[in-house]
Order: sequence, then structure tokens, then C-alpha cells
Amino acid sequence: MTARGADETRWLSQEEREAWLAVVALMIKLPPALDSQLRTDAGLSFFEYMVLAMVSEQPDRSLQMSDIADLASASLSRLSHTVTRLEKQGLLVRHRVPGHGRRFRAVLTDAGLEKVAAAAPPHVMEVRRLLIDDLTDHELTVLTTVGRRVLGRLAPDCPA
Amino acid sequence: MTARGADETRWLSQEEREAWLAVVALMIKLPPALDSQLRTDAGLSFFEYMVLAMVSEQPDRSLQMSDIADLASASLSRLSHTVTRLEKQGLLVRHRVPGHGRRFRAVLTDAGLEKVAAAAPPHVMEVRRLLIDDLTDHELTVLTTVGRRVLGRLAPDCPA
DNA sequence: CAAGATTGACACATCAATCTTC
DNA sequence: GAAGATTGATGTGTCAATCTTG
Repeated sequence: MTARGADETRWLSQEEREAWLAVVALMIKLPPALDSQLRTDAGLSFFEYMVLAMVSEQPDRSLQMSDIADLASASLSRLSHTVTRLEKQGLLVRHRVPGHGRRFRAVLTDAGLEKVAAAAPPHVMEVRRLLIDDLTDHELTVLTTVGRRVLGRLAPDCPA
Repeated sequence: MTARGADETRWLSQEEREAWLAVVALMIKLPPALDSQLRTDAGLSFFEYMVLAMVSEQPDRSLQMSDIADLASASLSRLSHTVTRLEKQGLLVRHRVPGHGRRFRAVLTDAGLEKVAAAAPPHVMEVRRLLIDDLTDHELTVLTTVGRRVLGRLAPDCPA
């Protein structure tokens, strides 16, 4: 970010730099804030919550590993480690899909369902407090469209 | 996020949920994307780059630990570990501030300065490609103001 | 051999405890 | 005792290698 001699780098303008630093700061600080709230109120990390929440939203309380990874924006490897931990806590069980031997589904246990159900209300409240509630409709739209545009540019296969 | 019985939780609307998921996906995927580019082109993590860049922008190539932590949105602990690694690589040295015994400054070495200077151009290019270049002026403004508003709500002392 | 998923080794962040200087 | 910073133990993510099924 430091200006050098006569190269062709298009350095960021003052406004661009400020926008970028704001995005970076958010990127760094938001996850720990969410982790902290969920850890305190429900004993879950944000990522663990996301996994449980995505599965809990399915009609049969179950979801294929690779689909969870997509929905939670995570690598299959990260997901696998996390599901192993959740399984040890009895919140989830892994199940081979009959007829599709390579595929595994994670199925929420009753304990898992109770856990998400208890975690969700305070979490949603925090998400509202931190971000959603102070957004105008227009800001909400901008956030959605900009977010999706960037995601689309992020290497289709870059899961991590 | 799953609807329960008759509680008072204000669940997210469809639009709110989409905006939130877009933000979350960005939060999760952008850092690895930046890490990957910097690791390939310069052998640095994004956080290491941020530290070196912040220091390199000072007139005397040096900056107090706690100020680096603020600028890079990191905890002092994380910074300390990282500076230890950078110091081992000869990119930085730690220095006690004369007259203020408790304070330490990190000073960029010549090697460190060369390292950032080499890393910056491809990094800025990537930042432009992923986010900045496709933003309208208006979107840039919205991002900055929304970002700062959220940061302001993030517990003044929540550094991590 | 490709797709779906797991594993282990390693790197890094976090948390609580500690140290030093004021 | 508080501010500035460091340290060590622990937890979790990443990467490359592996395993299994189609």
C-alpha cells in the first residue's frame, strides 16, 4: 500500500482505502463477536451453530456433508473435523446414504435440535443488534448485491 | 434460525436473511482468498502483510505494538505472536521506547521494507479485482458508512 | 480414475496467566 | 495496581495425503 517509484500499480484512493479498511475490520471483528455471544449463551462457536442451523432447517433434519459445506461456506475438511466434534457431543450423527455409498448425511439428534432451538433466539437478536436493525432497506439491498458479486468472483472452487 | 413455538423472537425476513448470509459468506471466504494470493505471490499471510504495511506507512518505519493492533484490528496477543515470527524472519525488530519502558515499537528492517514493497502491487490488484473496481461510488460510500456503524457497535474493547 | 469424504501433521488464534514498568 | 506487552497451553483451521465407492 506504500507508494513506490514509477510503477503501474493503481493504488487505492483515500475513499477506496477507507472502504477497504472498513470491510477488513468487519471481516476480522465480526466473527469473534458472534463467537463470543454464542459461546456465552449456548456453548457453540459461530461455525458450529451455522452447521446445526443449516441441518435443522431441512424437513428431515438431515443434510449431505458437501451441501452443508456449501451452505456454511466452508471446506469439506473443516466441516468434517467440526462434525466429528459435534458428533462426540451427541448433537449430530453421521449416516451413509443408502444406494449412494460415497455420500454421508449428518442427522440432527433430539439434543442437537434442542441446542439450536435454544441458541437461535439470542443469536438472531445479536445479528439484528449488530447489523440488520440499523440498515435501511436500501442499504440492505446494496449489501446483498455487492456481497453476491464479490462471492461470484472468488474462484468458483475456493471453498475454504 | 428455526421457528419455534410462541416466543417473541423477531426472526429475519427473507431479504434480511439473504443479506445476512451474503455478509457471512464474505466474512468466511474473503480472508482465505486474500491469504492465498499473498501466500503465493509474497510468502505472507494477510495478517502478516497488514502488520508490515501499517508499519511501513509510518515516516520512521516504526510503530508501537498497541497501535499496530488497533490498525490491524487484532488482539495484542495475536500481534505479539505474529511479530515474533516476523522478527525471526528478519523483517522486523522490536525496540523498547526510550523514556517509556512499558512500550515497545516494531521497526521495519530493510528486508521487511523490500518484502512489503514487493507484496503490495499484486495485493492491491487483487483487492481491486475482488471488491473495489466493480463498486459504484455510491456503493463504496454505503459500504464505508455501514461498516463503520457496525464496528462502532462491536464492544469498544473487543479487539480480537 | 473421479467424486465424496476423512485423517493426521502442522500452523495459527485464543484465552488466561504472567511479567514489567509506571 | 493499572497499562503495555508477552508467554504457554489448548483448540481449531489448513493442507496434503488417503480412503472408499461408483
